[in-house]
Amino acid sequence: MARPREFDIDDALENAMQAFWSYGYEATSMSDLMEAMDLQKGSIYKAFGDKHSLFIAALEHYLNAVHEFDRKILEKGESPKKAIRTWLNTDLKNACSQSLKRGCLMVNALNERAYRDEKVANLITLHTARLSKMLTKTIKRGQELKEFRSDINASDISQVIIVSLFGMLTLTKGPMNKTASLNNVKNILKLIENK
Amino acid sequence: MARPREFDIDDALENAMQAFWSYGYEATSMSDLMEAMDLQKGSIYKAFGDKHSLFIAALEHYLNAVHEFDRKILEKGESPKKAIRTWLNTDLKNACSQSLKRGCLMVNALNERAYRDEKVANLITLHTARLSKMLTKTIKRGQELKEFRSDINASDISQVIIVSLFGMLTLTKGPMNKTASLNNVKNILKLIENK
DNA sequence: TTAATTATTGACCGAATGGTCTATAATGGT
DNA sequence: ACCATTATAGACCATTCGGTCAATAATTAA
Repeated sequence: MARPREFDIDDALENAMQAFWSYGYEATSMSDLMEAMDLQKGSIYKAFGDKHSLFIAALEHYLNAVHEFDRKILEKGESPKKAIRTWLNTDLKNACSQSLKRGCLMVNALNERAYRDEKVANLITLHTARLSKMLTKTIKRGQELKEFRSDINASDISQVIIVSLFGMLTLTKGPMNKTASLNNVKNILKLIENK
Repeated sequence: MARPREFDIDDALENAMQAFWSYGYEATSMSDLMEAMDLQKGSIYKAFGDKHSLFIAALEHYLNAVHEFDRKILEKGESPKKAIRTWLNTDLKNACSQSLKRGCLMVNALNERAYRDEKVANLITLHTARLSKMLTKTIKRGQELKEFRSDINASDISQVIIVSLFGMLTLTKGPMNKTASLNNVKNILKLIENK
């Protein structure tokens, strides 16, 4: 019918996401994106609209991937405690072994954009709620198995874990290294374990 | 000897800090700063050098104020547990009652700048270490008074608290409100208390 | 082969960016 | 009163920003 697109739109989105992840929304210019996506400006605008829409699409892309990853680990049949440990450790190992200390795109977007960008705020609120629900389930299972203490609500515990994870992901962009964050995970698990 | 400066340099710095706090480094333009500081561009450059130097000065100004605040609360003679509760609650109440959800300037700077700005990274590393030391002391006191559990190092507990605080300050820029964060503080304290 | 449709390219746009510089104003020492 | 010195004001600068558009290319249906 007409001339077909020459590039894979998912690859392009993935590349845009990597760029935004590395440098944030404002600091990633259209020329940065052109280079990262290996596309001319016109093609980007035709395929994705403006810079902001592209960012939203990239963030959604990221959140979906992260959610899939979280789900796979947290809903595994094995010990909830082991699942949570693996989940946290993997996240932090990933964050710490990047050559650029770029943390987590969601936490970055939360910091830079959420308070003045309704779409970003909504995406993050949704994702956080989804994660919280999943994590609460895992912790509830752990409480039933006597792996976790039961004098605090599963959902309250899950909040503490989420908050700690976000804090660690932030701190890995600065003074906190892999050793320190893994040590932290160990202690958080000790705090919530059943004695 | 020569024409004296017409403005108070500390007031100007305070105003610059407020602007950077609200919108971050990149998104605060020189014209924003001119308005916030009520100064012409020339005066700003003469007094502070360039935008980056001004940001560093503003961040130092903020960190000094925060440290003084932390010290006053954490080194108080009363119960360490109460001190930490008051400290966390005050921080979070402050963060949550601003009309703009702008979190904490240090956490913001950590997220936006630390990984590509050595001076910012150094300031934050120093401040975090200083806070960690102070908090560890307070917790050690609390352990001696049997307020806190002793099966985990005071310094390890302090790390968990710092990480949680950073996470909460980040989350208050998005989905987390005052009620939720105060509830979180309650649970964190319960996790570390002696039983 | 042609017509219709859509993709790609890169020149181009106004606005905003951080930063400089010159003319002028204000001060205190002599 | 004058001079040396520093502060202020704001015009000005090159560069970069996000975004648009017209010319050209590539495709399929007819």
